[in-house]
Amino acid sequence: MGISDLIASFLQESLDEAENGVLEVQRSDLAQRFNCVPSQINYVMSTRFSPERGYIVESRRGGNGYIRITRVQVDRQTLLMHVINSLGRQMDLPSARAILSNLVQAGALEENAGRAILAAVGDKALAQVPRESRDAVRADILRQVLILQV
Amino acid sequence: MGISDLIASFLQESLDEAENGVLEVQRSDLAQRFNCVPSQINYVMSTRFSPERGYIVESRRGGNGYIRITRVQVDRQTLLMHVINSLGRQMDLPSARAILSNLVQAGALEENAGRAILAAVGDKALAQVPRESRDAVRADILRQVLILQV
DNA sequence: TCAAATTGGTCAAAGAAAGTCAAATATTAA
DNA sequence: TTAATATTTGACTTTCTTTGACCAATTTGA
Repeated sequence: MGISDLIASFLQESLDEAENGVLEVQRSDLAQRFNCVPSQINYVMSTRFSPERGYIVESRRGGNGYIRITRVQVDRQTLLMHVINSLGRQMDLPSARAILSNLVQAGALEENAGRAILAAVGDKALAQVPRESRDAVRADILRQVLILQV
Repeated sequence: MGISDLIASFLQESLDEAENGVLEVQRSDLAQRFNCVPSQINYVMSTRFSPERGYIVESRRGGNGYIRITRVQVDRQTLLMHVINSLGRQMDLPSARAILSNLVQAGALEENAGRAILAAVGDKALAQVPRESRDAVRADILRQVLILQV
């Protein structure tokens, strides 16, 4: 495990023990504890505690500054509807991959299901669909499948 | 035996000894051990550890990157492979429904996954695919999804 | 008030894996 | 033998992580 992973799992555990799913840390403290540069903490925040992954990160600078991590519990249905409504009429494969991966991350979709859906909208599956309409068909499939998951 | 075969059997054995049928390796390590170029590892993965053969391969790049090989359950696999092999090049919706329902019945597919797949090959999802090719596309999607479920 | 001290933020470069693709070889089947 | 298929190799690409120089916001205290 790299340092970023170590820091992330340390924070995860701290969050588990925290009161309301809220954790406050100090950037320089953390950096010292893990013997890394402070900016690495920012890296961990943006890659491991992003809103897509179900966290809100707030902070304040200056004396008694802090970084506050809040775990949000968006319910599955809300999240799914949010995603469905945000789907356009076209969807390229990388975007589909990102969306599905986010849903799995957020626990709104089982990993198996996520993989299956990805296969369903993959290039092999849509090989016979003309390129011009492939992105549109992909969007349709994704929408129908997600609607059913709600 | 060529190098690819050597690497493959080494990984097979390591998998046998591994905890949950999950093995993590580093591409460059492996390449060094077998004195080959790193990209050969990718070749081995795609030819010997494909989903069709009952493996799922995940990976991560960058520092502390890895390649993770997961072996999937065998009897379930047998059933699925059986079904996959029996799939023709065309598939109408009722047939798809029947096949999926059977797989769910047999416990080879979670109910959720079954429903999702059915939605993916349904008429709404494929509305933009010309009628003439719809059954063929349906067969492709079904095949790809089921292969991944193995 | 306002400058110094105390925090955290940004960004880009360097480093560390893994991925892709196509050319060159080797092997197999007809 | 020859054509098809499978393997090997390496140059180039993409992604993820680590590090550090410089920037911005708050608080403190003279």
